[in-house]
Amino acid sequence: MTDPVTPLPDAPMHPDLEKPTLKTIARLSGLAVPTVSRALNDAPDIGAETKRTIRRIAAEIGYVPNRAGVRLRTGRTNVISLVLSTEHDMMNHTARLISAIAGGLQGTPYHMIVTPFFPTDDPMKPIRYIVESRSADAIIFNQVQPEDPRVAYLMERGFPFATHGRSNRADKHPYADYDNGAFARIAVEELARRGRRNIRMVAPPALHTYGRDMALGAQAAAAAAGVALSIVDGVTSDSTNAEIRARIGALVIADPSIDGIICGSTNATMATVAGMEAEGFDVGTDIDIFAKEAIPFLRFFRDRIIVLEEDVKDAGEFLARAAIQAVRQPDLPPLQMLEIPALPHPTDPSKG
Amino acid sequence: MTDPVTPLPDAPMHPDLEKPTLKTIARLSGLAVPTVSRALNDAPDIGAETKRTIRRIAAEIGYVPNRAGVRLRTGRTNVISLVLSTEHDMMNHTARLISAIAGGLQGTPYHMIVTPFFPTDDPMKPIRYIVESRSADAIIFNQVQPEDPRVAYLMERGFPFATHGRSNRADKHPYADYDNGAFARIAVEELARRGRRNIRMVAPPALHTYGRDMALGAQAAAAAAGVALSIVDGVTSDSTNAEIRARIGALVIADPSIDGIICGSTNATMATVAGMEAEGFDVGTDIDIFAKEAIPFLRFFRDRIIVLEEDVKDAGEFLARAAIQAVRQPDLPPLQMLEIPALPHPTDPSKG
DNA sequence: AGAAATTTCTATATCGATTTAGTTTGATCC
DNA sequence: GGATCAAACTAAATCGATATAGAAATTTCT
Repeated sequence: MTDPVTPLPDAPMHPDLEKPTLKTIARLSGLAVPTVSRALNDAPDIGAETKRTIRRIAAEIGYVPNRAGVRLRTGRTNVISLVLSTEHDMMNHTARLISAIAGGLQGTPYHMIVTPFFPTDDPMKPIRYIVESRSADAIIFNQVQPEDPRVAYLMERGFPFATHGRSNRADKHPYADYDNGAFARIAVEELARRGRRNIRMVAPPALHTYGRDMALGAQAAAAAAGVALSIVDGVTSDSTNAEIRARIGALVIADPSIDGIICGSTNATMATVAGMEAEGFDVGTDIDIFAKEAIPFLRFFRDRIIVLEEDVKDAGEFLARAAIQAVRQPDLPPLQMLEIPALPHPTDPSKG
Repeated sequence: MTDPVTPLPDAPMHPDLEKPTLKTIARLSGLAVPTVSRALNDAPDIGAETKRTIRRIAAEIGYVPNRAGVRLRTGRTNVISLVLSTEHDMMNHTARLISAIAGGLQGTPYHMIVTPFFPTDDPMKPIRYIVESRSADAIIFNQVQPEDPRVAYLMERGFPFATHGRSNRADKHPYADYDNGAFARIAVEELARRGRRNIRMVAPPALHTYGRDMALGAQAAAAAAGVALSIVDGVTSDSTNAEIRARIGALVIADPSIDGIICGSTNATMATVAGMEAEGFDVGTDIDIFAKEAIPFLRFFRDRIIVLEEDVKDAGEFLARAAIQAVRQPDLPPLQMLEIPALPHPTDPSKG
């Protein structure tokens, strides 16, 4: 009868200052709160028309479920915990992995909580904490060992997880990995193809699966190609320039006929090149360096290093999906991804 | 088909496996749930003896408050959101910053959620999302600009935050920063002291505060020292080796008397050195390079680069504390930290 | 002693969502 | 026509913690 010229206390046109909840939608639609909840969750006992109405209202007022409410009631946290070892080549993988997993989580209700642990810490501690306090729905972790206690622990409890790198039980759990064995094989074969006969590999610790894979792959390929190969203790990022030179110097003195070196990381490569050059070797002429890295960096360093890039971004995004599937469809076979390295130009010797 | 002789996955080893809640403690102590809550929160209206009893029980059974319960009731999330730009030298700072902030959060009830955003994204988006959905108690972000809209937005709303780098309003908000102006001044002075007279600076974009500070500091110091200085557009991590050489080549052709270069990052330094060496310059002899980096890396590269290290670890730990104080004691003056760079050996020209 | 104040604890409501157990309505069936 | 059944909804309980108001026990005051 009268035009409501005066603004209503709850004018639904402008979104309230308060965050909308199921109650808000219930009030606006005249339906009960559980009905709204069930409609939004697509329960079978809610009418199609009702669902449409409720969803329209929810979208209009920008309803987003309160995480604490969901978590308290259901136990679902909508959190994926990323437990990262900062040991070894921290800079090579970590930042990109974090960024990629976060990217893979975009558009999902999952948030990513990062829990780094330090070499001195017990790797089990953060895992146990998350499982016992149920502070995440799934865990992603890296630096996997063949007999990894974290894998055993989580599988035993049926707690969803995904790993960057494989364990001995990798056939039964989600993972993303780079085929380090293939990398090593390609490296040896390429060096052999270039006429190199006396190869060293600066390998990551064999404690970890990727270090072991790399060593095994290189040894097998060297035997097949009939070239000499031996594995050198890795140079860590804590080594000083002088130490590295000494290390490389000793290597050269022990056997001056070295003509190829395989390096598993940016760090190791730079240290090795610096050392070899200090010994008077010209990289690309007297010796070939075959390297792997996760972030394109070595191209700033020397043109004539042979570099394969590991696509950590791809792995991270995959791990996000794999972890979510482990949470939501635990009965499906685990998602697994193996990046197979390949030389970009199989038979084209690039010229400097 | 197969007989079900396989034993069950696992039987509960510990009978009291349920996670303890306030109710558990209430039952064990014979007190009411709110009493237990108030005792654990050290409320003034609970007797000393009662508090002692309750705390003992809580410790014995390993009680940890349910985050969802706390969050739902109080609105406190116990989450610090780290919103990181992945623009520019991702690898230099980011991983270490994440790790350091997480370290600073150890022993606190705070978890760290990482939300990277990409150069193409609107920097305001993640900030708005967090504030509107109240999904964190505080935000830490980096890549600060002088007139940063995020700073304005958060200050306007009184939302707790801390920044890595300063804005124009830095006197009023928590931050940790490195004195890039001082770095540039020291660089110019040291190069001048070594007899360099024609200096270039490969600077980060002046859009960001740190880029601006660096440029201003260098210009002032150059004027004071009476040396020539000009600023070169930064080389990004997307530049190819060839591009960089071309860039540096053009620089040398434009003025072959260049004898000093200041670089703000590992990347820029490596690219610059590679370019200069390709032009036939010997670093440390024909030209001096003065660099800054967050992760000791350049020492693997060349001995004779002059390097100052930025302590991102310190900054990260500080930011954690600063953010927590902004949440808990918003009326205290904001915690602020400025790392002042200094040359390790003021008047000792190191020998190669 | 009786009232007032203090100390210490309890009952109840609440945050927001979901689950369980109904209830209503209308259609179906014999 | 009455019973049965399905569809579509609602009421109430619940997750775990905390805020508020109030009650019981004790002490202090006049």
